[in-house]
Amino acid sequence: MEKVVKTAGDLEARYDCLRLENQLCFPLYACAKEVVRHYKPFLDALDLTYTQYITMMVLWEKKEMNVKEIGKNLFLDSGTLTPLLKKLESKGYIKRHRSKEDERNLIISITPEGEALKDEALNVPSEMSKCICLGREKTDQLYGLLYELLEEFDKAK
Amino acid sequence: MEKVVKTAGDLEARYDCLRLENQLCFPLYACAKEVVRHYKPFLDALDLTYTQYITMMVLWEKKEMNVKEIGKNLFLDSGTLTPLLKKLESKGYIKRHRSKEDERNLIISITPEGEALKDEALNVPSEMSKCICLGREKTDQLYGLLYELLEEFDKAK
DNA sequence: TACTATTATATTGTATGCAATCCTTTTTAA
DNA sequence: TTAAAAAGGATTGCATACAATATAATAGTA
Repeated sequence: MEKVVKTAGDLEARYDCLRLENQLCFPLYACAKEVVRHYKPFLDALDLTYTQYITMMVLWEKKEMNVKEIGKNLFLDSGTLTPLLKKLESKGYIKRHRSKEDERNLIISITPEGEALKDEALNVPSEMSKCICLGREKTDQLYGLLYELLEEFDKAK
Repeated sequence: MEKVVKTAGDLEARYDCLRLENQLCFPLYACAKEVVRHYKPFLDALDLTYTQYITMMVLWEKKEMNVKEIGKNLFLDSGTLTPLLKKLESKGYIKRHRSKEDERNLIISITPEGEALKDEALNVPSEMSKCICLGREKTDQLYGLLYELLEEFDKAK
């Protein structure tokens, strides 16, 4: 015979999937915020925000890029990057100028001041790794899983 | 004899720690944003943003909380929560009123409309898990590592 | 070659996030 | 029992994020 009357437990179970502790997204969201927050004191010393910091990071590797390329690297769009790049320019770390071959492209190039900042930033990663005391193995594991997830998202596009 | 003159390779190596691909934080930051972005279509149907959604989530579990408690659960402060809670109130999902025992506390309580929303939200987690196709085992692993990291941060406080 | 589609960036509007500060109420302590 | 400290929220200021739209330049095409 079928059970028709649901107990309180049955009703609760239906909603288990909506419990905060059963979400994968939430610890991801919370961790990301916490890590960025922990960067702040070190980045304050460089007069950079976290987003500005990772933008400088891609420019330290490749001295000239257009906005689109930077956006692809950082998963950011022009709505975020345009004002941010103007700010970095006002700080003297980058230059913005239109490409002569294709006027649509805004070329972002790093200045000597921007290059110099790289040396001041050298201690940031080591300071941060002191905050993320997860151990080498787990850190690597986490890193791998996150990039797998990112690739899944890329594939779905 | 000591090597004094540094090769280009040596110089590069010093800066390896500043490469975007060598950061743990970056995939964390990017994943979190991507996941939240994938929630959008499902949450749009409920007229909720992601932050509003997780706020409703804690209120679905515990019908009455003050702002401080909600903030502790979500890693958010009053600067974020105050306007967000006013918006949820204007949508009719919650009520805001001061505690009579301690006027400092603002009690947030869920309304019948807020409760009803829970049923409409039931399909969101399953739809989202279709997007996060990482496999059960890796998902669990990722979940575990993220909470470990969150606890590290909590300890450091 | 005009006309259309596409591409790259900029702008606008809405919603966070968080540090710093302020205001009120409550608690603590001298 | 008051003055000082602490606690809970609200406000302000700054910096993202991102969707949607606008604009200008280039590419593609009938």
